[in-house]
Amino acid sequence: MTEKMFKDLDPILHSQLRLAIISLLVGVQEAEFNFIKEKTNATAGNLSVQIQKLKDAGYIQVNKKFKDNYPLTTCRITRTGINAFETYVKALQGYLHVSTRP
Amino acid sequence: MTEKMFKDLDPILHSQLRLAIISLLVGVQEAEFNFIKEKTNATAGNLSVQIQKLKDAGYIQVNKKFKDNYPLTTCRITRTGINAFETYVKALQGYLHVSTRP
DNA sequence: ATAATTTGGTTTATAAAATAAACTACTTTA
DNA sequence: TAAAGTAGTTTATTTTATAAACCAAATTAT
Repeated sequence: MTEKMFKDLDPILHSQLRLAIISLLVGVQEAEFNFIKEKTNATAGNLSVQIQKLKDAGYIQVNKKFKDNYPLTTCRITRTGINAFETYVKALQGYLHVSTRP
Repeated sequence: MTEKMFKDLDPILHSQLRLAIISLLVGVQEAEFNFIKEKTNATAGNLSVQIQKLKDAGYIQVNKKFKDNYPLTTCRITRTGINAFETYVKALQGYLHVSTRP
């Protein structure tokens, strides 16, 4: 049985902003909305929508609280999110390493 | 001057099917429509559209001729396309190699 | 001969995604 | 107390991706 050449890419992760968010979260314990916003150069509106999608997919946890009188949203990646990221990276490699393909 | 953490990903290439097409073409001299269709599992309609976009972007050359009485479309990647692919891969790596990021 | 099927696509219509603009709900400062 | 700032969310618009329908010609079956 022959291997599939191009594995499907998780559409949740195959998005520049969502991938950047997950990529950031993989490296840290937790990140604030504005930290992510600055690192990714996203607009607040776009970021809000994409965080919601990652949450709906179960890839991140979102915590809303108040800090110094202001609302504060923090995110952390879930085990599901980590697994999805790893799977995505492996799938993607099938598209990138052309010269080393059998 | 600090490096940008997440470089923009070329939207022409950040599409599963178009990336698969380019990935295929990088490895070969030339490929027929149906060869690409089979390798990528794309529908003919979708493939037709995405080939047109890659052509419009100057990433591939499209040649239409007849073979054994039937129309035959072949594609080959251009230098521009190769450069774009290499740039895309490098940019993408900034999103993937989390643990090795400074 | 001609009707049905197949080949090799393109075009058009629909669904989904990404993004920007506008808005909400406060808080702080002038 | 009015204006400006913080921290987001919601809605509307644009762009993409995809599927479905279509086209033109060739082949095969009747």
